[in-house]
Amino acid sequence: MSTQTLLPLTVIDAAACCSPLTRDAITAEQAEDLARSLKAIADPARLRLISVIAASEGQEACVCDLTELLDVGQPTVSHHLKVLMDAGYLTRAKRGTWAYYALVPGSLDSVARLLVTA
Amino acid sequence: MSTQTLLPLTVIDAAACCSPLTRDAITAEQAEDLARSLKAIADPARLRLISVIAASEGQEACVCDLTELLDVGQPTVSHHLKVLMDAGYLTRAKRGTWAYYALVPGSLDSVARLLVTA
DNA sequence: CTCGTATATCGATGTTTGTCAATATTCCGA
DNA sequence: TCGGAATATTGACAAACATCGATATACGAG
Repeated sequence: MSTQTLLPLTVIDAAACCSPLTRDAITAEQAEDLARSLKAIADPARLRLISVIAASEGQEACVCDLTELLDVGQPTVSHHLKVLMDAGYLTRAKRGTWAYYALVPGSLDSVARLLVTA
Repeated sequence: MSTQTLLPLTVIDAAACCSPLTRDAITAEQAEDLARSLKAIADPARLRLISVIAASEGQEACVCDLTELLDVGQPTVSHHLKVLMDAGYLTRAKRGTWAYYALVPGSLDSVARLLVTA
């Protein structure tokens, strides 16, 4: 298991590595890292969360708005947001009672770049 | 549930839709489709399979070579290849006793394009 | 036709994961 | 200070999943 599971830079780190998926065969460790990044967004609820946040102005949204859009309970939304934060896609800013999640700029592009055929 | 789970064009279809993830909020159905495509590649073994196949000449590889590279059993390799085929990333060509899996051109790029920030 | 090889399928199993209900925590307003 | 609202955490549970062993299928060689 990789040691950087909980670090907020997982995605960026994965992109920092140089070999696109389709040029050379990747190592087992690289595969685990990329799989972790992909698994974090390979969920309908989390994709919708990312989408709503990314489409908001400032690429930032309040949890109170997000819970209304999804058809899952509030604890589940909170859980998904945590998964996306741990994977490095989102950051959280607490303003008063409200929590605002923002898209980490370039995080989606980093993982997308790894998939593109050279 | 979408009706196109088993069709070999799932990924291409997903890319044919026009809204990048980050421009407008995606629908629940779009999220399910994209999640299905991502889930298929969100696995270390499957990423290594794709990587080895894509790095081979003609972007094609024999199962006999793939089983040696992965550290899982032959039935597991066969299962992963089937998952990738059902998701539209690979095609299979049987030549004699051997089976050759090839990368569907553009399939990875299609899903990658959906993630890129507009 | 028979045997061995390559690949796929089946059934079972242990683990991961998405979800919820209940509860805890944090913060603002009265 | 007290109560309520917003969010996070915990524990539990069912469904999905990755893996394996055993077996089935398909094919070429002899």
